Amino acid sequence: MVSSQALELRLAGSGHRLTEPRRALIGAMRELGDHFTADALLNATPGVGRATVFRTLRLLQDIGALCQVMLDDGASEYRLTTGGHHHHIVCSDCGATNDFATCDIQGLLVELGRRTGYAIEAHRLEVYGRCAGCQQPLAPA
Amino acid sequence: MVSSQALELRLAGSGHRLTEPRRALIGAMRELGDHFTADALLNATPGVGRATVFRTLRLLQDIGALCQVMLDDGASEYRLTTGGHHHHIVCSDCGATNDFATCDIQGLLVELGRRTGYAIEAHRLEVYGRCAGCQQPLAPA
DNA sequence: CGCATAACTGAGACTCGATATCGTTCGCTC
DNA sequence: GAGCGAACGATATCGAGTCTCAGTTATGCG
Repeated sequence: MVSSQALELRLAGSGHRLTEPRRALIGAMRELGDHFTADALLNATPGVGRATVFRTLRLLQDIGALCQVMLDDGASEYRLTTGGHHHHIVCSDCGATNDFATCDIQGLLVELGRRTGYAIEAHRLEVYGRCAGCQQPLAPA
Repeated sequence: MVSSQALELRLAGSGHRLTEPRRALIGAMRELGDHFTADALLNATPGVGRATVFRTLRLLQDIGALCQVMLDDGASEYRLTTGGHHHHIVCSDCGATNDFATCDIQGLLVELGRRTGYAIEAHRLEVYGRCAGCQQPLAPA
């Protein structure tokens, strides 16, 4: 988990102000754990306006400190990240989310580009399954 | 492109009624081309109620005749499909969408499952780029 | 320090895709 | 052609996210 301080430095360092609402939001995000919805964040920061919450979410995404996770039902959650290209693996039971950076699909993408004639620029990959913890309780019939 | 008749048979065959609105929607979808938004479909079928449009979209998804394409900006479009597991490659210029079924990432998924302890159940992969047609006009500086 | 100012904020209206409700209608089977 | 349950349309509602704009505040400079 990224420290609040690191995030705040990152904000300041990229030419943004370090305001009280932003501090509160960063704190709340860390308390909410490794994934949270915009709504949960709204509820966790009662004094902060709706617009500010979404503005800050977008801002953190812009500086690469936050990413959006697409769930299997199409809903989306947010997640603090240390940045860089990565994908998500999400537990369909408890919602736990992990990043993985290994992106061994370059071969597939190149081949795909050759076959379709597309100049491939980006991709999005989300993986769903049941995490180690959620597999145990289901084992016995 | 799937024929309207095939779609209608598929509906009837899966225990659903073949109603006038559904026929209209299926026709409109085919006219709208290889990808369309819910809104375009609404506009293309003036006599059909809003709820029915979305109900039918969901119904067709349930029987595997329609899939949702996630665009790179997070918006989503619909697309008739012949079914089966596949992914999308979307032109970020003109929006043209193609399916591809080659899913050479099983190796990656297995390895990922081993490393994370997840029992992997599903995945979603969308690829973005510029299609052959859209690359030409941009070539000259 | 103290001030100027541009960045930021909050309240709330609004957008847009999608869903819920519910009384009415219509496909389908017999 | 009658019955009935699935499907329909109108409309209210939802939920995530955006926009506006007057008021506030962090920050850099003197």
